[in-house]
Amino acid sequence: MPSPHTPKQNHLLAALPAAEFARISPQLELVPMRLGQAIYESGGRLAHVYFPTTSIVSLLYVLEDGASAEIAVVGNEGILGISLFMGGETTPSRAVVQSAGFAYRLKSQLLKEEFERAGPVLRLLLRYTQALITLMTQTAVCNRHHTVEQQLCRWLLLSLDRLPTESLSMTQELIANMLGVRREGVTQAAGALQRAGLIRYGRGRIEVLDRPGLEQAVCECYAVVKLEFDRLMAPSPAG
Amino acid sequence: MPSPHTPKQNHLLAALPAAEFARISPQLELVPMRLGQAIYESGGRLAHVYFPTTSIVSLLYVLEDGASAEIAVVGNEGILGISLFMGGETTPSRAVVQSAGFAYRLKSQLLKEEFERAGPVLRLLLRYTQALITLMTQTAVCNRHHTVEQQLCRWLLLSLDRLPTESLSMTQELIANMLGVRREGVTQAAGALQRAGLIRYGRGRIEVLDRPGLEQAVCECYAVVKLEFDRLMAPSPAG
DNA sequence: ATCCTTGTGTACGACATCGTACGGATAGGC
DNA sequence: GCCTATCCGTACGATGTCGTACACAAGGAT
Repeated sequence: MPSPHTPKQNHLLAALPAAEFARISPQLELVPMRLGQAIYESGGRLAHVYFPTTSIVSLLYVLEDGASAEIAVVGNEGILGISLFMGGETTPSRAVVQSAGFAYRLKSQLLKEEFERAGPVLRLLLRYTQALITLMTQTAVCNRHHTVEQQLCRWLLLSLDRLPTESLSMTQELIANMLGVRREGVTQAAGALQRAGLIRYGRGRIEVLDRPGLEQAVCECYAVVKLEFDRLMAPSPAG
Repeated sequence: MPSPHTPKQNHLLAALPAAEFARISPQLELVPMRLGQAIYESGGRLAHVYFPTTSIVSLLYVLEDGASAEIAVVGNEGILGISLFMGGETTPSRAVVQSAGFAYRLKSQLLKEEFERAGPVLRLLLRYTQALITLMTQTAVCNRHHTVEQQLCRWLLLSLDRLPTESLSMTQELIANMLGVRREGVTQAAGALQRAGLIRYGRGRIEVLDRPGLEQAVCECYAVVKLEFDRLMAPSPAG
C-alpha cells in the first residue's frame, strides 16, 4: 500500500511544470509537523523551506510584553520561508504549527538555486508572495475595524480552507493568541456562533456545522483574501 | 542653474549598480505628486511604477463602509507598484499622495523587462519588498495592541524618515483616515504630545520639536521597522 | 471688514474589549 | 472511582475608543 502522502498535496508544488517538479521532487523530504512546534523564531535562519500538505502554520508576531498577533496563515496552498528567496534571510516573525500534520521540506540552498534560474518557480513563488501580502494587509485592516466575532469567523474559514476536514483541534486559549485577544473574548464569540447554530465545539475541538452561514457572518475581509488567492494562484500559462 | 531634482534622491535608484542605472535613468520621467492624488485605485492597473523623491505616498485600504486604514507608506526609500513585478498586476489597495512633492516614474513594461533580466534590479526590489512586508505586518500588530497616541508617534516618525524636513502638512482629519481612527482621537493624542513638548501643530501643519522624545514615546513597532529597513536596504555586494 | 469654510477643542453617553477573578465541566491518569 | 490538570463559562469594574454634537479659532474670499 503506497504512502498517502504526495508532494502534489501542496498546491504550489502541484502547480509546477513537469520539468521543474521532476527536478525538485527527489529533493523533498516528508516531515511531521507537531502541534505548537516553532518552525522558525523571530530573526532565526532557516535551513529549509516547508511546503505544508496536511498541516497549517501560523505566522505570529510576538511583542516585547508577550502580546501576540497572527499576521498570516500558511497551509497546503503555500510555502513557509519566503524571506529566503526575498533576499532577507530572516524575518521578525515567528512560525508556529497551528494544526498538526505533514509538510515537505527542501534545503534552503536548493530553493535558492531554483530561484536563481528565474523561471516558472520564481514567478510562481512571487505570485504566492503577493497573495500572502494581501492576507497580511487584510489582517491589519480587520484588526482595526472588525469585532472579535467577525475575526473569529474569518480565522475559522481561512483555517478550514487549508485543511481537508471541517473541524480543527484548537483550544480557545490558542485561538485567542492568534487573534491577539483575550481567551474570554473568544469564549464569547464562539458561544454566539454556537447559539446561532454555525459551529459546535468543546474541549479543544471546533466543528463547522453551517459553512454558508459562517460566510454570511464573516466580514468582507475573508472574501477579499480568498478572491485574491484564487486570482493569483489559478493555473496560468506562465506556470 | 541645474534642476534640484535627480533620480539619486530615491534610495532604490541610488543603490543601483552603474550599468543598471545608466540603462534605466534615461527612461525616467519626473512628475509632480499632488496632495490627495490617487496614484492607483483598488484593483486598478498601473501604467507606471513610481520612485518618490520628495513626496510620500500612503498605501490605504478602504472598506465597503468607507472606513480605512493605512497599511504602508512609501517615500524616497522605495517604489510604488510592487504588484507589477510580483506578477499580480493589481492589488486591492489604494495609493494616495500623503505629502506633495515629486517622483520619477518608469513605464511598467520597462520595469518588467529589467526584472526579467534577473539581475541586481530584481534582487534589490525583492529585498525592498521584504522590508515593506515587515512594515505592513508591524502595522497589523500595532493596530491590535497599541494606543492611538503610540500609533501617532510611529506614524510621525515613519513619515519624517521619508522627508527632508522635520515638519509636514497634514490635517488631523487626514491623519485619522490613515490611522483608521476618529479625528477626535488624533486631536487627543496630538494634544498630549504637544503638552509634552514633543511636537507643535496648527491648522494642517505638524512640526516635530523633540525627536528623541518622540522616539521615547513610540511603541517598539517603529524600531522594528526601521532596523529591518536599515538591514535590508544597506548597501550590499549584491547591489 | 465681514462672511464662510476649514481645522481644532471638548464633552457625554454608548460600546467593545481588557484585566481579573472564580466557578463549573470534562478528560485522562492513578 | 477519584484526583487533577486543562478547558470553558460568567461576572464586574476599568479603560479605550466610538458616535455624535457643538463651540471656537484661523485663514481666505468677497
